[in-house]
Amino acid sequence: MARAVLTAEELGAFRGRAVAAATRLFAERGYRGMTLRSLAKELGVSPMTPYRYFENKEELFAMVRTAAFRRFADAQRDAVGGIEDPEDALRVLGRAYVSFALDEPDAYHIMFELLQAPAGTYPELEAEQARAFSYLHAAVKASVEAGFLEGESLARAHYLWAQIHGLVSLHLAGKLVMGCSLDE
Amino acid sequence: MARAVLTAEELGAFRGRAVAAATRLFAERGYRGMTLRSLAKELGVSPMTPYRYFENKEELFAMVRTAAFRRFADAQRDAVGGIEDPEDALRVLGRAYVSFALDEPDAYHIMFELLQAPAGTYPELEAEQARAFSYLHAAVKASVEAGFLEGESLARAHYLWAQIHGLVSLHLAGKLVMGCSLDE
DNA sequence: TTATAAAGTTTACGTTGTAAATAGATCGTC
DNA sequence: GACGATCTATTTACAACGTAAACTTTATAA
Repeated sequence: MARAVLTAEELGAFRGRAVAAATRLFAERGYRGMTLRSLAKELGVSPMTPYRYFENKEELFAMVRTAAFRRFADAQRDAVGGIEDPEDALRVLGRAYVSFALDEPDAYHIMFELLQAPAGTYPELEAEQARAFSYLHAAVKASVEAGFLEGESLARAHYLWAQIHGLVSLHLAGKLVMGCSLDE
Repeated sequence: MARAVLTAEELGAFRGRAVAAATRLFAERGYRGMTLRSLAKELGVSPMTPYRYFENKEELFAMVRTAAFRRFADAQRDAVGGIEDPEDALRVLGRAYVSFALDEPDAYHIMFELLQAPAGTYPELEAEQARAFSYLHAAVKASVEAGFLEGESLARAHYLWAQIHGLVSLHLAGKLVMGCSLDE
């Protein structure tokens, strides 16, 4: 018996390149407009090669979104790290949210593309989505407990999230006057 | 010279049936999953017949969304008609929003499917979208002028919209405790 | 009745996602 | 080094889609 190669690094390297390219292509062209053939051409490989690294187009898309949520969640975590004051935490998270959306508009766009696969299909994606939201939720919870915000914390956090998302969407669509994106 | 038939009624009737069926199919299967062949089968006509009534799939989708936004906008208009008190107006609009989402979940779902065609492609769709938002905007504006709300009215209205949308989405996804969807 | 043009169907084509067949490379063993 | 096994990658193949084009049917104006 014998075997051939494909180190974890090579596998990760190809997947990384593919996810990066696919992020842009998905954002530019939408799910339908992004074809695996075009991705393969972009990567300089044959049309079927991506299928060795991704089960199918849907899994590739899930991985692209997972990576986007992971970077976003990391940014939230890093922003809020070591801050105790709940009010400060909220402000900082909002700023980090906006910064991420402006720095990585493709990733941000893809995070909110909703071609929902049945729940449970991509647990890692769902985990990163949950984590992305968790830092804001924690800060809201702390604010409520400190008496700085009122109401049920989960709902409040969702309101805030929706509010920021609405703001950022309008901003990215160019339909918002500049300069008012950084307050609450 | 001679000509054949297709009264405005027949045309409208077919389009109406097609849009109604397509609304469900788009909501159930998403844009990709909804095929014109399946729609034709559903309507009991040959696969190419819909092409006589719709330029292509994208236009059909635009018409489906236009119809959904129109019904929604009508519901908002009817709900707020004849109410002067800004606070009442806001409450009533919120309730109408939620009712529509619960009564027509397919239509509501499709309203927020975002496969954006370049702006200006479907002016009627954009007009109904604008009208759908306009009643809330007007009520917020009145509330601000009456001193009942503060801030810039367009932005406030967007916040409110995003907030309600977030609530309703969570509710439709079954992730919200029942009974708290009717307050502000 | 008959010519005409629209309505509707059938056929055909290019593109997609992806399965299957094939070729090529790399390794353990002799 | 030669061999064969096994993994990687390409090529080929196919079904389903959107839709263009050819064709058939139908209903009226003349």
